[in-house]
Amino acid sequence: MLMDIEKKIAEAVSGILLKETGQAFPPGGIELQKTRREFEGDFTLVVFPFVKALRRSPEQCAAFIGEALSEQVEELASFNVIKGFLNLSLKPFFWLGFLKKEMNRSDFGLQANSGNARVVVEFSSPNTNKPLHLGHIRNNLLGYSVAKILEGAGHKVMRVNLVNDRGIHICKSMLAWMKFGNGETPGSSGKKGDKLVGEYYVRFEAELKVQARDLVLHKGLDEEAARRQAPLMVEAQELLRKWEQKDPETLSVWEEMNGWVYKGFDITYQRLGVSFDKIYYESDTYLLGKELVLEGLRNGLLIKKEDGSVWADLSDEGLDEKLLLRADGTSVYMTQDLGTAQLRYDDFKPRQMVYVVGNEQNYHFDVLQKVLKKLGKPYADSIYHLSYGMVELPGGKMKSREGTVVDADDLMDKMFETARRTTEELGKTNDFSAEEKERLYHVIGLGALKYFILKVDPKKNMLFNPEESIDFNGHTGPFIQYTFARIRSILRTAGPDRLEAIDPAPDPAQINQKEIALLKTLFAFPACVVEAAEELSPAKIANYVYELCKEFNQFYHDYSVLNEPDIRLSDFRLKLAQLTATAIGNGMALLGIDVPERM
RNA sequence: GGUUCCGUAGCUCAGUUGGAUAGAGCAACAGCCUUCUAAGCUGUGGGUCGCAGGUUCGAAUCCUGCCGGAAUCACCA
Repeated sequence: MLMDIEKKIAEAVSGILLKETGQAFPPGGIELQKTRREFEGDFTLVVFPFVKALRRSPEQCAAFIGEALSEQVEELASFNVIKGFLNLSLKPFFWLGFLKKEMNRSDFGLQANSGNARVVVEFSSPNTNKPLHLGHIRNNLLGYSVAKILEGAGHKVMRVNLVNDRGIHICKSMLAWMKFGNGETPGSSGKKGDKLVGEYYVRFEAELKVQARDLVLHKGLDEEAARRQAPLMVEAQELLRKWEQKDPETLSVWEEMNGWVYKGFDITYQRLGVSFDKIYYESDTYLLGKELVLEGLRNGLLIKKEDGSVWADLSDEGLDEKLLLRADGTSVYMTQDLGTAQLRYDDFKPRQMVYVVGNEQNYHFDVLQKVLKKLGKPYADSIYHLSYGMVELPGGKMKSREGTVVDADDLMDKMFETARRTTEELGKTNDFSAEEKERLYHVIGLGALKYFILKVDPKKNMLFNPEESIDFNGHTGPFIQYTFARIRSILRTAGPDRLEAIDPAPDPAQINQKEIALLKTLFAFPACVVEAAEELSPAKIANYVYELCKEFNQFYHDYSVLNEPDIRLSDFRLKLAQLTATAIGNGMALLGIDVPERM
């Protein structure tokens, strides 16, 4: 996204080229980039694309365009040419104007709400048979941040959560509880509800393993068959049937246990700082989609096999045939997802439907989209699978069977504890009340965790080493929070009265390179937000904010804001610091990370 | 085996609609606090951008092949 001044330059270049060569170079195609640090200038025009049309050497082209631009663009102070690169420097006046325009906006960098078309972001979507773990944390943080970023770019967003509250895996934990639970409840044992239910799921698998091994040993079955035929599994299947037939007793156990899980999840969600606008339950939606499929069949878009099963033929799309209804007329997972897509479309009429789901389901979403397209659904193209990579441990994938799963609550506790230890060692907040301290540790601990996860490109697998834990120095959340707190300290000292009264008017000649560099970085923030929204990439924001903080810390190190004797300079720096704090705060908010006043 | 994604410094990651001498952090080493918060700043060392071709004035970035890793390819969800 080009900001005004960049657009202006691009248009001027376009005009110059048209006049000189008679050829049209549309402004949109003219590439203006940030000048690299080691060269003098603010923006750089690469002139290689025009050398043929201009019929002179790259250096001459650059000089020619530079001359012409100087006459047309009043903001331009000077230019220099290195090889085929035209480096343009803007007048300090321009940067000062930018500061004055934005400095008092608390929503700096965020776009005003545009239009009514909504974006639906689905994320989290947990199973109700296990507590949340590190993988879910990545999912939740990504989803929540993407929603924030979309809002920041001016979209209306609905956050939805589709809870997987039914199915054979739920029946497993129910059955284990019914058999071995002795009426244990979160109240009776003091366990968190999701943890308690998770224990019975594990218990089921353990008992099943024993039974299956027995069948392998004594009946000579292979492992798969043994698992399927083991009495516990048969019972679980039976329980699922009873659930589907709405057996009152089964439903009541199901409701009770799910209720425990939801209470547990609520605590975890709240600590993690995520929330939803709407929660769907699979028990309400799992029968959807069948009508859609039958309609497609009537319209000749799908095929029916001799046994009565219904399929989508995707062979012309490079995929196989895909089953949508079994011979007995029952649904499969895909059928259900077709139905929920339709439901979501009917509910919100969104312009885009984003699904935050791990990359192990890439194929599934590919098929989902292609089937919807085949069915002629207009919203097929608005489906976007935000596919993210797995979180791996040093020993490889997390495996519940090997007990290497990193529990979400435990991890957060660990982060809070590290934050407490580090903060106490530094001893800067000894005057805080116990409550303030507690809040600070949460802000810092969560900041470290969230930033660690969000700074990585979503689609990449990432490594998490619980032993080394997460750093609080360098390219981290706390580093950014610290920078913010430092600025806030300055602004507090200056006081709101002075801050509000300032109309910065420094001698342009006295504005130094660090200040210009900081202004340039700030200038890039709004475009960064728009870009992050287009790419659905919190990592973009995360890396930008880090860049900004580094820039500020250099400035902070070299120059004093409040002790600057020249009051006009001091005022200018104060507003510069203020805008920086706003950008940091807004950027971190887009990541779902809080920033502390002091730390 | 088919498909998709990934491979950048010892480690974790940026940089990819093609642009200048490939950047940060961690780790190692050396400096900087009587001055707005040292969770900071500065410096040193560290790279055949998996490999080989190709396209181009120009390739970490695009194309092809190969190597390595991950995911997926169920009348499971």
